[in-house]
Amino acid sequence: MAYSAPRGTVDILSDQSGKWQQLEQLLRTICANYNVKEMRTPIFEHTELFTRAVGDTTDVVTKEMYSFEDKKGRSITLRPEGTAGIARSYVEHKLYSLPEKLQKYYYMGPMFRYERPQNGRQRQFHQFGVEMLGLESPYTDVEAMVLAVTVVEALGLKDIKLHINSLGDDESRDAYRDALKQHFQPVLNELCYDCNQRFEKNPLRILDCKVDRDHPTMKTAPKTIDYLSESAKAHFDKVCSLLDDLEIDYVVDTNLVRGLDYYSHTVFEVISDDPKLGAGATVGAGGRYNTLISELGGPVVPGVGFAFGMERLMIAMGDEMVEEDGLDVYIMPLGNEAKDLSMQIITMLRANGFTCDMDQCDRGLKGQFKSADRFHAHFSMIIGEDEVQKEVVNMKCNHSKEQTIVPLENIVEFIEKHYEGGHHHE
RNA sequence: GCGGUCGUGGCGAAGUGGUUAACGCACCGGAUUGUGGCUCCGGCAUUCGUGAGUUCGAUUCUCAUCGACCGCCCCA
Repeated sequence: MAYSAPRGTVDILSDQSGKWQQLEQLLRTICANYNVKEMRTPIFEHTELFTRAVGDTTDVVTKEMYSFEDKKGRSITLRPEGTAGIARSYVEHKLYSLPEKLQKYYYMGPMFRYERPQNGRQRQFHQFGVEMLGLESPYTDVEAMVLAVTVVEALGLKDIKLHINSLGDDESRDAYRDALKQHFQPVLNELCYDCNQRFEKNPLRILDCKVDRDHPTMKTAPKTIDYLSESAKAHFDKVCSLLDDLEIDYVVDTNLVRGLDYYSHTVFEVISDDPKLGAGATVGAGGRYNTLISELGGPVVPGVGFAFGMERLMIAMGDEMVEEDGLDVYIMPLGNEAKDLSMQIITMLRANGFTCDMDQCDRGLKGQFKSADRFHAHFSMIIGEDEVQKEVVNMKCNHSKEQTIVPLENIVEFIEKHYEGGHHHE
C-alpha cells in the first residue's frame, strides 16, 4: 500500500524548485522596483472572513472552500485567495493610520480550493498578488495594471492581452444589474440552465457564458460602461487615457466581470493565448474594491489589486530559463581511508565557502566521473591509496582536463588561484 | 458537481485469457588492478494504479475505487 499525494496537490521536486525560485525572485525584484512591500498573512483564517469578503453567494465560498472546525469548535478555512487576508490584516493593525496613505503590498503562497483538477488548476495552488490600499485614484489602478503587465513581460510570455472593464460604483452596479435582468428576462427559456441560475444569483456572469455565447441577446445586452455614474465614468476614462499615454496595449472588454463580490469600478484580466495553457487562459486578474475594507470593519478605504496563478505562469514560462550552478569540487575517493580523508577535506572546503560534494557510493572512478558530470563539477578531486600515502590530492579540472597533484595544505589556495581567472561565482 | 479519454519498470513504450511481461532511454557492473566519450558483454518489473468478481488460470474480461488528463461549471 503506497501513499500518494491528495488529489489536486503536487510535489514540487528539486528539478522544478529552481524554476520556482527564479519566478519568485523575479516577482520580488519587480515589486521592489515598484516600492511594493511583502506582507505574509496566515494560510488559514476564520471562515467568516471569506464569506464576508469574497461573497456568500460566490462559487468559491459556497462550494470550494476547505473549511473545518478546530478543536475549540471555531470554523476555520484554508485561504482560497489572498485579498481577504491582506484586508483583514490592514484593518486589524490599523495600517490606514500609517503616515503613507497609499500602502502597497504583495504576497505569494499557497491557496486552497476544492475544485476538479486540470492542467494549471490544482486544489492547492499558488498565487502571487498585489494590493494597493488607501487611494481611489485612477493612477493607482494603472500602477497595478502596469505592474501586472511588467510581470508577464519580464517572464517573456507571448500572446498576452490585457482586458479591462469598469463595473462602476454601487449605484452603477445596481442600475446595471437591473438593466441586465430586464434584458434577459424575456429570453430566459432560450438560455442554458446555468444562465437561469445566474439570472437569480449573479446576472453579470451571464455575459461570460460559453454556451450562450452566440445567443442574439448577448450582442445587444446593455454594457456596464453605459450605466456608469458621472464619476465612475470619469474614473474609467482617466484609467484608459493613462494606459494610452504609457502605450500599454489593452482592450476594453465590456463582458468582463469578475466572480468575487468585492470588485467595483476597474476590473482587468491578463489573458494568455499560449497553447501550453489553452487559448484564452486567464493567468492573472484583479480590480478595484472600494467597500471591502469598510465591510470588514475598517474605515472607508479604497483599494485595488490583482493576483496571478503561479502554476499558470510556470506553465507559460516553459523550461528554457532553467540553469543550475555546478559544484566547485566533486571528491572521488577510492577506498575507506580515502573516504575518511575526503570527509575531512569536504568539511574544510565547505567551511571555506566552496560548494562541493563527495561520492559515498563506493563506486569505481568511471561511475564517480559520471556523477561529477551530472553535478557540473568544476574540479574532480581524486583521492586513492597513493594520494592518502603521500598526503596529496589529484585535482582534475573538468574543463581543461588538466591534472595537478596538490598537497593537502594547499588545496584552498590552489582552487582560489585557479578561479582568479573569473570562473568562480560568489 | 456533470461529461469524456486513460493508468504496464525511474522515464518512454509494446503486448497477450495460459507457464521466463518485448524494446528504447536512464542507471549499475565488467572488458579498461585508478580517468569521464565510443563499442561490446552482463544486470535491472515475485509484476501490469488499488480492491473485489468471473475463470482451472486475469496484466488482459466485469464491477468498484483511487489518480491523471480533456471539455463544462468556476476561477488565478
